[in-house]
Amino acid sequence: MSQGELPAGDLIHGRGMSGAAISRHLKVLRQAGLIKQRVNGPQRLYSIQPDGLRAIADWTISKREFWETSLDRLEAAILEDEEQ
Amino acid sequence: MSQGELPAGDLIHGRGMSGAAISRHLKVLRQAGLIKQRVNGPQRLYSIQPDGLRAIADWTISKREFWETSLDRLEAAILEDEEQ
DNA sequence: TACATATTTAACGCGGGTGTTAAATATTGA
DNA sequence: TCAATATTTAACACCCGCGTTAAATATGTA
Repeated sequence: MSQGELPAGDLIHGRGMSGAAISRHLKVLRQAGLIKQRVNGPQRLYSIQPDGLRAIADWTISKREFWETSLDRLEAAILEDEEQ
Repeated sequence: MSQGELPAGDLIHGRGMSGAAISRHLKVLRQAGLIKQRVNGPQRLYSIQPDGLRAIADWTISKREFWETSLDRLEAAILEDEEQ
């Protein structure tokens, strides 16, 4: 789906899962604002909603400093512990 | 428990959970090699098993580079997307 | 030996996530 | 209007994590 619109059917085939299950996953993603649905005849075309993903990405990056300092502390604690 | 041995009873009180539940959590941690049990009379004294935690810490730190390059790529992708 | 205390185990229940099948719905074309 | 196709929804079931209560177990002491 990252390359553009895809009908739900394409997402179903070759995934070893029923259409119903896929459809519910898509519904969750849609409600979360991560994908967009467009109607084309009897098909539903799905595509990524960049804004939704960007929100996640922004949040993740905003935590970057937190992770890095956490890892720093962790590494320091290990070194200190090994000295004993 | 990070300050030393603690009898299971001390871990139960003030936690709004039954002793049985705590006991099972301790069991899982013990089986995972994260804590150590010592018998003292009718009590079981629990303490942290540094090696177990270190294994987790080492693993986490070993993933540091992965996370950082992932975040770099993510940030780059966002900037690129915003330019359009 | 029998009891009191500390802890664990057994049996059970609940809620959430996720799969299935069968029925419902939407849309297009004959 | 009816049938065919694409997709969704409803109803159900399963498994897992985690909590509870009640019974079992271990240990020290009278």
